[in-house]
Amino acid sequence: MTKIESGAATRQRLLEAAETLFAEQGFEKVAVRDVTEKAGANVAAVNYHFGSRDGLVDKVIERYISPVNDERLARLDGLERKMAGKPVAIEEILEAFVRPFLTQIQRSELSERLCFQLIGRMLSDRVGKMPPAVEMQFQIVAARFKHAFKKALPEVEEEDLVWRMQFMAGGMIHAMTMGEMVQRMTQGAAGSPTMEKTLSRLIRFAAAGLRQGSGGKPNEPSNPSLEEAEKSEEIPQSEFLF
Amino acid sequence: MTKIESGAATRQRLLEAAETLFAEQGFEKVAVRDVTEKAGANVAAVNYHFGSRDGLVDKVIERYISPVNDERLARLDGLERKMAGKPVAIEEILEAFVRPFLTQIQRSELSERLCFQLIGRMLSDRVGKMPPAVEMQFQIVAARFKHAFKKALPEVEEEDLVWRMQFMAGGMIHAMTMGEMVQRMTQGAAGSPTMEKTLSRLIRFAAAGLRQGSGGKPNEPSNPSLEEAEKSEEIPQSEFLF
DNA sequence: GTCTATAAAGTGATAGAC
DNA sequence: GTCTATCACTTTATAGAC
Repeated sequence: MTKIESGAATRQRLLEAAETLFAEQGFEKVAVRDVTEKAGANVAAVNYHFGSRDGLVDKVIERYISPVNDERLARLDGLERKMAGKPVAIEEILEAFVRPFLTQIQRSELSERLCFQLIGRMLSDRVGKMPPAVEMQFQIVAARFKHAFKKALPEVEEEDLVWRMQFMAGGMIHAMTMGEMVQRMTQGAAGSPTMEKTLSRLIRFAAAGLRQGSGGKPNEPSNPSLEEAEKSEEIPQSEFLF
Repeated sequence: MTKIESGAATRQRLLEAAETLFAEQGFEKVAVRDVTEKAGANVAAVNYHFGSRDGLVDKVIERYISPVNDERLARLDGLERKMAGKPVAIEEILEAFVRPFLTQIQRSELSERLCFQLIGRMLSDRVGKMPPAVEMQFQIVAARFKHAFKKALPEVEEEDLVWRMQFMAGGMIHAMTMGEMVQRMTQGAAGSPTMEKTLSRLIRFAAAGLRQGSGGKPNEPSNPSLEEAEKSEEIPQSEFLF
């Protein structure tokens, strides 16, 4: 009993210790010994359970990012099914893109603050170093969301759209990394309702930026009578959107 | 001659080597030995010229960021003088905020790509670890630009405004960090005109996001008849805006 | 699955000769 | 101002006992 449970429990404790330390100090600075010590495990435990330090880092990233990307795709699926070929509203696409991070934060054992910081670090420090499976997920997410935005904003040139999506993603990442600071900057008082408010602020900001220059009313795509639900998907060569 | 020149030249070579390596690998990963080796200097040179590894990091940051913040403030000064108490257009405030980075990139010996990456890393990896002088500069910049935006957008609540400014800054930082990737993503062909185009895309995106919800015509502040050029400046307790 | 012991390489920093 | 030599650690990773 102790043996079997301890095996799984040690792995779990290592992951949780690593998450906290990575959130606080970044992925580069934390030593394997720091993790094992905090987890109350032996120095060799990381290498036994994850093969190497990098293996541990990859697992931590995967545990945090994969569910987010899954939920993003599921939400977008739902929206597109609901609209039955008609463009999805920009605000709804944005919510499908960003809210999964809040879900992950609630699911996480980490405090809201640390969780934001951890995800922020993943998205800014680990560009180009994501585990292969996650890398592939991101490419699918980028392609699917670009497709959705394109449909909602048919008059925006592709290159413009890609940049606007990047600005949006940057705002999101920065808000996660700096969220705590910004909160201290404005009122000090915080809590969970703040998170919802920040999400809606981000969505409104990005929606305006994405839509900028387009005609049409705020919530209606400017060319709703566009029917080509499943044309040839473009071949995504290499797309990134965090 | 060789002696005196070599003294200054070594310092310079160390800084330039460090800039390249930090841009490529990040501030944490580069060893003092890597820097001295690349600079063709002795292992002890960093400690002699900069006191410690941290001293070198601080100098690199200072050399890159201080001129940017100086130019930001000078540009904003110019705009406000020109408007003689009337609000400055949002697009102009944004340009004063972002363009100094392009100036710095032209001034730098580094390639455009590496320079972007270096600045991007400073702004995302080094939050809270800026050298004190630079930290103070950022607080002044944040306060001054907030003041300007507030004046241009009097109907936007302060807390809203602060978040929108953060989203804007995030978009900017992300664009710098990911610029190369995005360019490869869209066309491959790049060059200097691309930089100008990206700047104008960012400004248009952020302007729409900042202005969102406000009445008034695109370029006119909605309440231009507001005259209180120099009220009591608010006391900036602790503001951050990269 | 967990432990100790240890290898093998790397780290920042400095004393002291030149 | 530059150099060598070296200190005092810390790093990841592994072999082998339990």
